[in-house]
This record gives sequence, C-alpha cells and structure tokens, in this order.
Amino acid sequence: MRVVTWNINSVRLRINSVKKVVKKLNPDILCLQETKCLKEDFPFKDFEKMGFIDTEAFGIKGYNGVCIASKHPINSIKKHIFCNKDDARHMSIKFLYKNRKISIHNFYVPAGGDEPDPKINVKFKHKLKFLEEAAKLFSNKKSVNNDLVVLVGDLNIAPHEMDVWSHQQLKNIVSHTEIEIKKLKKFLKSFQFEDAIRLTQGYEKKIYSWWSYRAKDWKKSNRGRRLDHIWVSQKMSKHLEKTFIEKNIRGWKRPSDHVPVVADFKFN
DNA sequence: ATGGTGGTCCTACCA
Repeated sequence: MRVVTWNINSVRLRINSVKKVVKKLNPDILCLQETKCLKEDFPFKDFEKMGFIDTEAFGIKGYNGVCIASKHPINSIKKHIFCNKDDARHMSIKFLYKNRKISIHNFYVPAGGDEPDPKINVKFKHKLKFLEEAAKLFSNKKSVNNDLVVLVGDLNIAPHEMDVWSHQQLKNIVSHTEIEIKKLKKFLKSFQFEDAIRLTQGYEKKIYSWWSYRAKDWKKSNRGRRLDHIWVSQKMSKHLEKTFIEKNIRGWKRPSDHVPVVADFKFN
C-alpha cells in the first residue's frame, strides 16, 4: 500500500503534473496540500479518471487547501479547525485495507512568516499555536497502541540538522528554529509517531523535499529543506517497508517548490 | 546582496 504526500502549490495549474505523478507512482492514497482551490472549483473528474474511487477536498480562495484521493472507498472524513481560523489545513479519512481500518491525516501547517519571534510576528505565533493544538488533538486519543495511523503533510519544519542544507545558517530561520522544532517533536510524541523517512533511511544523510523558487539553479545550489513528512503510529511502523522522495520532479516544467514524498507499506 | 520567484486573481498577500 503506497501513500504519497505532495505540496502541489495550485492543483489546477499543475493538474497535468499530478496525472504524471499518479501514473509514475500509482499511489493508493494521494494527499495534496496548497491546492489553492475552492471545493466547487476542484477538478474531481480528473481524479476520477486517474483511478481514485473517492476524492475529498476543500479549500479557501487563493490560499492553502488540502485533498485526499483514495483508491479504496473512504468510510469517514473529518476536518479539524485549528486556532479558530476559517482555513483549510487539515483533513483526515478512514478506509479499509485488507480488512484493517487505517486512518490518514493530511496537514498543512502554517509557514509562519519571516521573523522567528511570536511576540512581533503573528504568523509565527499562529504556527506555534497550530502545532500545540494539533498535538492536543492526538494526545486526547486513547488508542495509541492499537491504531493504524499515517500522518502526512507539509509541516513547514525541518527538524533535524540533516534536514537542511546548513544547520548553522538556518538555525534562526523560520522552519528550522529551536522553538518550532520543540513544538514539532511534542506533536510527534503526542501519539508516539515515528518519522517514517528517518526511520527507514537513518539520520546521517541530508534529505530534502523542498527547494526555493528563488534560487538561480535549485539543483546546483541544492539549498533544500525537508519540510514534508510522513509519520506512522507504532502499529503502522511495523508494516512500513520503504520510503523515498521524488527529487527529480523539482526539475519538471513549471514545478511546485515541493516534491512528492512516498511511503510503502506491506500487509499480509 | 534584506534581493530573489511563483501562486491567486487585479492589488496585495501568501509562500
């Protein structure tokens, strides 16, 4: 069973890239962030043609927006509101796979602006509050040891030294500051999640999922960050087979600044 | 070098 997460940065502009990625990766579950598309404008027909039985999406005009497309019938959907804001940053579904109930959570964590000080930057304050509320959502759950849960998304934080091109140069840059990383780790621990990428690939090598549009040559300078994540519950981690990141897609024509992150699971 | 580029939808705002 394959789960793919990708910050698409406009699903309508890049619908052909989505089709190519689906053809190439054949995901069971595709989670998108920054669809930048109202539900009434969402290209549901295209997702149907790609082979998805159920596609759930919602968004606000211009900003954020999340989608989960599934090749297995979706049994239930939840959308959680964080920080009392009218935005579209979370969606979760449940579905059956080989008679097992699996939950998928798709998150788009606020980017947080430029200034890494919650006292003067309301966007950064929002980001920290969002992470706190997200952690609370999971720490309230009782079934931590028995549930098959996958949490994916653009979490807009690169937590480890090898998740950024230069730990030294980014430690005061939003996405890699100590305060955010602490909140993210608390979020991770709220349901005893495992970081699937690092669990399968170790902590030694540099791994990125995002390269800025502002670089002259993203590939040559390679100043990336690992902002996109796949987390698995303890029980789900037993079924985790492998993970990989589709870096080459950053080099496609009119790319998103993020690339798809993939996790494969095996069930008997 | 406090820039750079790329989204949405027309004017700023977001990343």
